[in-house]
Amino acid sequence: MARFTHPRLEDVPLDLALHALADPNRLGMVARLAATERLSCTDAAPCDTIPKSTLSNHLKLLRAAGLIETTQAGREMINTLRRADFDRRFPGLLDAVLANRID
Amino acid sequence: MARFTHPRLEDVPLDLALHALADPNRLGMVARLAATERLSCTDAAPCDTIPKSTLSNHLKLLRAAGLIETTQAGREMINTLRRADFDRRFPGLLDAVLANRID
DNA sequence: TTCAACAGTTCAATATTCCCGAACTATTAA
DNA sequence: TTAATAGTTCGGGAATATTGAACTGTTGAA
Repeated sequence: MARFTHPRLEDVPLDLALHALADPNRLGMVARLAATERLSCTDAAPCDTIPKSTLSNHLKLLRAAGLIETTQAGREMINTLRRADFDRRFPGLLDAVLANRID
Repeated sequence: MARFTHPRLEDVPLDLALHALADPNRLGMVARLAATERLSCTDAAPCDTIPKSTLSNHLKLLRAAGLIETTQAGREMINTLRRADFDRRFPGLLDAVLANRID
């Protein structure tokens, strides 16, 4: 099946990073990955009503923004937060966003 | 002419704030306002090729996100950053974003 | 007083992006 | 093999964004 492409963080513009975070579903997934590390796509889902095609697209966008890495493990895709990479590229940003979540 | 509505920051969700910042034109305007304080719409513009209707819409969105305040002064609309309000609502967020601008 | 120029908004049409059902691919277990 | 599982990709409709054109309100000049 598809193998995933992960950008170098230098190539990720701030706009894209912010855009990826500017959505409650994606933000929820990032928060979950920040807490749990290593989640399959369905486990990373923000709720169990979201269609899987939508979920897949959200995860693709998070990948493109350099926020997550996805690797295949059997028939699951395992997602992890690229926190170190992301923090090096955008110091303090993810912390600030996550700290301000939970409304 | 139109008088502007400014939301209470408690009513601004994080998603909206991030969405407002997740655009190079708007981010440029915010950065300019962070540096200059009190700019007319045209002076706040990120470049001189952007259509004024587009500019007006961007500013409307920044208002809705609680990022700027707009008041009328003669035939100009004067925009200022609502930094204190925004920082109280989303501590550290704007700093982190502005610090990571300039690619 | 007009009148024209200016600063910006609003409207409506087009262009772009997003969402999600349906079809598909790949892996595993039976 | 086959069926179930885990997820991707595709395509069309829904939602957003962009922008030219028309409009509102303000000011300065004739």
